[in-house]
Amino acid sequence: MGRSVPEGSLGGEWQAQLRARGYRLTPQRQLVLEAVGELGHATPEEIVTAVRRTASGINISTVYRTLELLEELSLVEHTHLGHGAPTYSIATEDGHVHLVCRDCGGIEEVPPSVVGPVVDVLAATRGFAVDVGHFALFGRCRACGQASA
Amino acid sequence: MGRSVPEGSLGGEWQAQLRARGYRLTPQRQLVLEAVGELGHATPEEIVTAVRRTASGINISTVYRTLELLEELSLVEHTHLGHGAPTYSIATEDGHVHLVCRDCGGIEEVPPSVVGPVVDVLAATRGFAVDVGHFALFGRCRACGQASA
DNA sequence: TTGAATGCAAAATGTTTGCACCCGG
DNA sequence: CCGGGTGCAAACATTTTGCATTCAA
Repeated sequence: MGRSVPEGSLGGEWQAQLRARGYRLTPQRQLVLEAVGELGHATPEEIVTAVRRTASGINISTVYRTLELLEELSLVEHTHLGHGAPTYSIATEDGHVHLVCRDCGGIEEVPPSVVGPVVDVLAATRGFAVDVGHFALFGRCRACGQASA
Repeated sequence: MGRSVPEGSLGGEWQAQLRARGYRLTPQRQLVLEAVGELGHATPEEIVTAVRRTASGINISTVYRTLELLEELSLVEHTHLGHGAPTYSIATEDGHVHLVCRDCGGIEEVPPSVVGPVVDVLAATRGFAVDVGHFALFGRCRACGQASA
């Protein structure tokens, strides 16, 4: 559903960015980036599956190498949701905070502003600069909480 | 160094708890629990290494199975620090929040009260009950921040 | 005695690496 | 053309599982 990639961050910019850094523009890289945008929160395994629907034969190791590169270029970012493989999504200006439900495994996103107070406190008291984008909060979502009650 | 395990939570209670649930008390289980208490933030690999200093021959799969059991009994808890293996520590009443430095890999702990506002907001706006104990915040610690400046 | 627990080995997952071949620029 | 990129296979790292043996109760 919907567009593969947010206009603002990826509207053709990135191809130039690649070349400027001496990298090449390959179909695999395009397809991986598109897949990340379409899937959201996708593991490398899910990404390779999605890409294969278009271009059969792409290798999983290429996906890993590509994701590493795209992350270096700040085009994508990954989050550890606690179990298994990390998930990748399109990098956004201020990141997003993930809520992971321990029961249903569902993932919600909340705006980074929610954690603003914590970020401020930690900076002030500990000198610790929180990377909000690399954030995951575990707990129980509303639906599962009601179900168990 | 120091005591292996906090008095309050584990002063002999747990052996009875095990048996009450139909489980057996084995040397391996004692040793793993002690090791978790002594090490703090230990991976299964680190735990098996520590235990082997006392009882040579304990198997890594036993450690995994034991940790799973101890966690079920709420004697230990694990946290994903974002990279590699999860780390285990003695379960405490209100958990602890981990700060992981992306540069030096250091781990700090802060009291759960620091994230109280976030917990409240998410409960109110999303009905999401955050599990503070399963929390990890990434960023850059004071020392590394100064070093790179 | 008896079945829960362990040890061992093999399988399952997830990720990385070496190397020959391929292709974007 | 040329060197970066890909595919493939094998190595690695981590965790799980099947099964025979052992031992706590």
